[in-house]
Amino acid sequence: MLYLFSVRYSGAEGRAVMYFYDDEGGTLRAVPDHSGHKPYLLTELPPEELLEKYPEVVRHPGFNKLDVVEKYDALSDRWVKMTKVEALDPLSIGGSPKSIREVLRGHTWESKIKYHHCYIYDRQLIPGMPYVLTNGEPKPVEVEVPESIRRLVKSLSEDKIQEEEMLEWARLLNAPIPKIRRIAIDIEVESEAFRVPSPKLAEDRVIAVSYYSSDGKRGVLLLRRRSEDEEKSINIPGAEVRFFDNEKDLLHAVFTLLDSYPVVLTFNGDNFDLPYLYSRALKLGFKKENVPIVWSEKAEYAELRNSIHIDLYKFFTNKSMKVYAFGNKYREGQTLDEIALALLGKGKVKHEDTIPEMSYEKLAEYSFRDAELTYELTAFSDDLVMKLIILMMRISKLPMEDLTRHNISAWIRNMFYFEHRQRGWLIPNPEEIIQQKGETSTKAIIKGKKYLGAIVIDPIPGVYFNVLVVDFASLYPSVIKTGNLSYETVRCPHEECKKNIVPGTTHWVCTRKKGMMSSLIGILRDLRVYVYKKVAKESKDDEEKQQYEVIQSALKVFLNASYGVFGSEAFPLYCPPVAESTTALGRYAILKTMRRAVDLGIPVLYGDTDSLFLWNPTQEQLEKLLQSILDELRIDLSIDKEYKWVVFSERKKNYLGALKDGRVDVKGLVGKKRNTPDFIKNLFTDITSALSQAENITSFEESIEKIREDIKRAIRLLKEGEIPLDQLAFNVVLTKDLEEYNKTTPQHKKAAQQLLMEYRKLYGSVPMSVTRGSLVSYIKTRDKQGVKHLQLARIDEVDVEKYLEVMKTTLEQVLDALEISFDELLGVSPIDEFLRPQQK
DNA sequence: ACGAGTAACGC
DNA sequence: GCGTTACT
Repeated sequence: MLYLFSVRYSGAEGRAVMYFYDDEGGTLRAVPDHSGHKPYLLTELPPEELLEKYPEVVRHPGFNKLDVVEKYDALSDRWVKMTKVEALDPLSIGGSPKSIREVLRGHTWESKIKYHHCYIYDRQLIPGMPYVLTNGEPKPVEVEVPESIRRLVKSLSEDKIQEEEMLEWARLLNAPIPKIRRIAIDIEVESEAFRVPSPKLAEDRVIAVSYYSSDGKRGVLLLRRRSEDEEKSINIPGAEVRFFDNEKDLLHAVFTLLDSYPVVLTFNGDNFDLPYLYSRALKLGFKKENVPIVWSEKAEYAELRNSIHIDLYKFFTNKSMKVYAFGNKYREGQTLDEIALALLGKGKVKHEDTIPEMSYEKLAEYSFRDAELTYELTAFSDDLVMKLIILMMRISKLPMEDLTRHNISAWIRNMFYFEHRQRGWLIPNPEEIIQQKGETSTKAIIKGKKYLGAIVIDPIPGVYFNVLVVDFASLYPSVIKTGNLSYETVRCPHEECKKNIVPGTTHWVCTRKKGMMSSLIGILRDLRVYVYKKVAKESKDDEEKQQYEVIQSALKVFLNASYGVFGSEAFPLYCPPVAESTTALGRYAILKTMRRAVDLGIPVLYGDTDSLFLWNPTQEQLEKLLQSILDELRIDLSIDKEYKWVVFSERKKNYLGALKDGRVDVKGLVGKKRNTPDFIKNLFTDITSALSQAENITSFEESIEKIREDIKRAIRLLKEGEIPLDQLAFNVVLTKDLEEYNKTTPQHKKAAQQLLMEYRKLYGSVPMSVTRGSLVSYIKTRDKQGVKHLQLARIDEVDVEKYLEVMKTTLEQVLDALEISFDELLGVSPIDEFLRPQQK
């Protein structure tokens, strides 16, 4: 079968070219689009007026023709006549200052036509979906939806139309996912130490290129630079090593490889590997047509002429991917080493020599590992990431190159735009939404925020046994669905709807029409919660089970961001009242549930946004609560967690609990935060795990003796200087570049500056980058600065006193709540004992 | 270039 | 009291 992966505009052919992946041959097929569909803009100016006011439009060399079309304007709830201005190619429509869009500025509706996507939309071809070619025309492959899913869909939908809509989504999600033949590439260049090679100038030789493919082609291409003796001993397990006398031949071999795979994977290939190969090749005298890389300085990404290039650096630094798909397992997600260690448990090859100094063998090993890791990032868990990409292409309707390079707001934007075009709706201009629906009616608690957010209920401090946590599964998508929230339905133009107020706001919601966002997000939510999670759990077939798992997690990525985008100015359907109404309905739901629980006699200990902590409810009380909330709010409340015990302090978002299955759950406490020194973090973990053994109040007492010993030992080691420096380091991320800290000088900035200064002294230049996103490790010291970068500090400079204080405040977060005094715990306070002589 | 709310700490 | 970070 053929799977649509991408569509590009070909200037040479004057039309779009569709790229299909043929899963039988494992090849990419370019199919020219002969449908006659052209990119277009819409304007409310009637044709005569347009011709009169903007005669240059029809004289534009890219102009094709004018048409009148009927479109639904959701903001005014009317069908309107629009003039469709068609162009011969995407470039004449948007982008350049001389484009038709610029000429018509202020009149265009479809202001975001970019690249080629309009071709796909009008043809209703969906990226990632299977097709067959009939006389060169792609026809969708019929997708069978299993009976079990059909039944679930039927039971969920309110009417026939909605059932059909849901089934359409089910076909999209259930369509087969191809195994993708692909190759990962990594290059090394001969640059001097501490100089970042420029991909534009490409001054240094390419000395190694590694590749690692899905069909077993794996190896390293090396440039011969010194005596041949070294060559004989090279053995890299799993890799074929080839030497080239001449760089040009090496590049030629690389280009042949690139050309023979439908998908090429790199890590940072957009900014380094591919532009470098491109510039280097031209520099060595290659003709452009013999280089399969398409690149220019202002290009957004490096494209390959005959394949799809995925830059995994861009994909894995995408916040949604980090947070939702991988549970935030890696933090900055900046380096291949870090991401690979987190997801694969294997990092880059460590090395001491610089790249040009390395032996052939070391260089090959180092480079090959990079290619291997790059490939493995897409291959682990049975090609999980490739499958996720295909599914998210289908949901967002974005081609593979675009999906992997853009953030969630672009995915959701594209999903909604597609829906507009499908239904014959106009895509509203951002300014019009703001103009008609701009205002908010609530006041945010946090300074600088636009509207009121979630509720956090004050915890009741103490230790509680048998605590049950109930939560709303995806609360915000649920209230968007049940509240009929959408940019066109909130503050709609109908007089009779103004009575239908969103509690806690001055907004009203349409009672006549179903909102697009509401219906789409509702369908995706129901499919995830009631269909795919369920069939994934019940499926006996491993492969099928995995596909359902991938589907539900792909849906999760979209649902989790579906509320946030409406509160973001960068989102073109930005609509503050929608975002504000969402949190308002969320607050309404949680407060209502809390009141109901109290009425039923269940003590509520704590709650945050979408969850409530209930103290020892009876089965009957619980069932009543869940049922009455489902009946009344039409949002299902379910049991999330069960604790043997939970400890609350007076602080919100701070608690410690032991789950029924024996795990400990620590939220928000400093002892868990990643900037806390490992030494304290480890001690904290020891204490919480000792506590987790406790089944009742008396066994708490027994744990305390062990805790006492742990703390005493830690203090002794600290005083004796036995704790290694790295265990004492605070680890804090620079969220801005150094120069931007102009209001204050935080400690991590100080430490970063010290390090840079030291390197300048040693090398005259700065070898590493200390920029936005870097993690800075520092030690608290006794000198005037009070802080030293980990790499510059000595063990005898450690400010033991400060560390004891940090230790105390950190541990007290747990001990306080248990009514254990840190000092008392230690009997004669070793801290005082230690501090006294020092203070004199 | 997805939201708001909370805590802690240094300046 | 504000700025910054990490967390929910």
